[in-house]
Amino acid sequence: MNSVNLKRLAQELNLSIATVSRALQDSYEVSAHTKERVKALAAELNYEPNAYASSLRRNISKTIGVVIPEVNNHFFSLAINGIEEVARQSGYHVLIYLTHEDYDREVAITQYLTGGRVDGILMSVASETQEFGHLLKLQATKPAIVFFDRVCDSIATAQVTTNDFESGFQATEHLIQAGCRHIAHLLVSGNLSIGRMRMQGYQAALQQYGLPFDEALVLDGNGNDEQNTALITALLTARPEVDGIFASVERLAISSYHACNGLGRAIPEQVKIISFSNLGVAALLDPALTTITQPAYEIGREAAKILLRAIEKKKPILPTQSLVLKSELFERRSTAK
Amino acid sequence: MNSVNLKRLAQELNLSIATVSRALQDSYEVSAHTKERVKALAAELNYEPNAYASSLRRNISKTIGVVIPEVNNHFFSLAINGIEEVARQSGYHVLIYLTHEDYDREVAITQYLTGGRVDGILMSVASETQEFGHLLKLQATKPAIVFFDRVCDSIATAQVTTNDFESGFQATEHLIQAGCRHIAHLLVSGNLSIGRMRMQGYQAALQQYGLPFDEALVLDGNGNDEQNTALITALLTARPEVDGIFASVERLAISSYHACNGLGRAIPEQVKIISFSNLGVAALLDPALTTITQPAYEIGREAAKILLRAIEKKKPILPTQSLVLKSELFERRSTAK
DNA sequence: TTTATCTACGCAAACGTTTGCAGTCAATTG
DNA sequence: CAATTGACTGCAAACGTTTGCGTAGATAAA
Repeated sequence: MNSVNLKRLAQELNLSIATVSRALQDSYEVSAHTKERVKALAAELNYEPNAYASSLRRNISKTIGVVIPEVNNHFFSLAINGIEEVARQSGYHVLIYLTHEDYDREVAITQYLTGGRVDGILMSVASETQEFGHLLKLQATKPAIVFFDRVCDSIATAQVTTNDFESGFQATEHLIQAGCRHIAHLLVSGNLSIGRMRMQGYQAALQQYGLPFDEALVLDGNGNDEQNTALITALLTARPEVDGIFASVERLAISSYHACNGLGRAIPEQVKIISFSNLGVAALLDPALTTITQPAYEIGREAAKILLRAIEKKKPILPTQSLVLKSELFERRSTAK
Repeated sequence: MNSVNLKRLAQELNLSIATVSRALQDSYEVSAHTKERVKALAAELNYEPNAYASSLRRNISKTIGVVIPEVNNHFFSLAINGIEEVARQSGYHVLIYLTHEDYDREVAITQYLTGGRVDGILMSVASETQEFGHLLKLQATKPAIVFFDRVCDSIATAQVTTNDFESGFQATEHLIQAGCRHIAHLLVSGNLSIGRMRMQGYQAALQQYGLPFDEALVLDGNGNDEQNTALITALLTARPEVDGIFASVERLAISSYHACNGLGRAIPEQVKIISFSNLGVAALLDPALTTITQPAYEIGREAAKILLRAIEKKKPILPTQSLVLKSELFERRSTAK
């Protein structure tokens, strides 16, 4: 154990603990001379304040929690980058919790977080989550919450999202203009607002171009890639007329590639694919994948900024602080005519 | 602020704080009846112990810190998955710190961590790091440390690594057997042991097959993808005879693809590429990338297990607990004859 | 009965920090 | 000279939890 604490410094300098504490905080109540002495010794002994004592006393932890479904996903890892960047600049620490899309884990995690461990929370809801009681409970306690991407509308707070309806529309329209007439929609979060928005965009585009909406062409995936590939294979087999796939999540696009390869369906000649994705190597795939790319890094940054600003000003976060960023469509060979 | 604390519970139940605390810990000193009453009220009021008070008193934080260069990298994100998995099972929380391969950030982070914020640390050293004074300082304070992948040999503790020398040899041999005679080696951590091991494997293979070692064919990359692509392009232009690339890091393989595409060099006909990588879509690239794949998830799990075991038993971690896992070579079209 | 043992609970200190308040000493003012 | 001010510093409480020790009452043993 590290026993370099204020008491130790105070003893060695023949000062009181209070003065040492104030000196290290550059309080105006301490003479320049004393400050120097204190700081010199602190540096020499490599003093680092005990975070827990400080947090306990000040009721501030300088820590934020990030609750996300998974980290092995380009969207979330880029978002974490943005979050960590902002947090570090403001001297905040980042606790990471993964739900693995599992509702029970999400509940357990939010329960932990009511313990005052964090000053604020950035969260992207698990796809399985359908009830929000745990989030309401969480909000009832101290920490401020900002949702990003997978938001929860039942909680009155700020959200950072992208223009999902438009993007869903745009993606579908892109496939239609490339000649697709039987477009499947693969998603993973049908019960979350983000999933609904994209789905509505998909439906709106179909309607605008006079194509029927066929519920059987909507596939609900999960976190298991093998299962997803099997589901997609089954769909393509059952409905051989499918000539376009709009994937709402990166992993479903990958599974679609595998399914098409397995069935010998040529991309883009027989099936065109477009997907929400932050895959850096999308352009190097065979064929290069057309993507709707969300500004993941910026989303992380902006969400963290809103959160930290609220924490520092001790003001509640208002829904009016919500932000909607724009995704971008990158046309590549997987949707070529 | 959440004011449901032991005091509150004690008052409502007409018990002392001590008894309430003990009841919640299932202490044998409390009657079954009282335990029930306490737990019932705790559940009703959604009591969650204050983590900071508890940590301060017990000098245990139930938190580990993970210090890695970046998260937007399949190796590290898979490793985090493994770490988080093990930590969660044991009731530990995970603080994430990113160095962005920057030495100064690494120093600042290790300084934070001397403050007793964490019980243990899992670390993969930044490629820039050449001095280890900050790590020695860190080790002098409480927290246990386990290194994984990018290890530091100067610190006496356990490491979880892969068979890097063998893999470097194997990768190079694979290229030679595929017909390459002028093999470039791209790396990012030449001054770290991991980089040296792979490099030695590379050199050993060259020697065994009677090929000369040409220092000009060794390229030291960094964290900037555009710069790396430019460097590789320059190398391929200056040395048009290069017919094989052995990349020590995923991002350098990606940059190699871009460089080759830019120069119109055909993969694998003119240049064959093999890389250390955990890229899930390696098989879907154009052409599919031959990889040496490290068991990233297991590395994370094993490192976390060693760390947590040591923390729980309060025993120091010995270098003899180090683990070497095996990487696997996946042959794909990027190295086809 | 006395003594010992056991059960169930409370008192109070301790963890290391922050901070309101009070105090000391010297310098300044009336 | 007394009174006031201001610059520094110290005392001690507080944050919420854990835990060594003490104790009251009950039961068992002597």
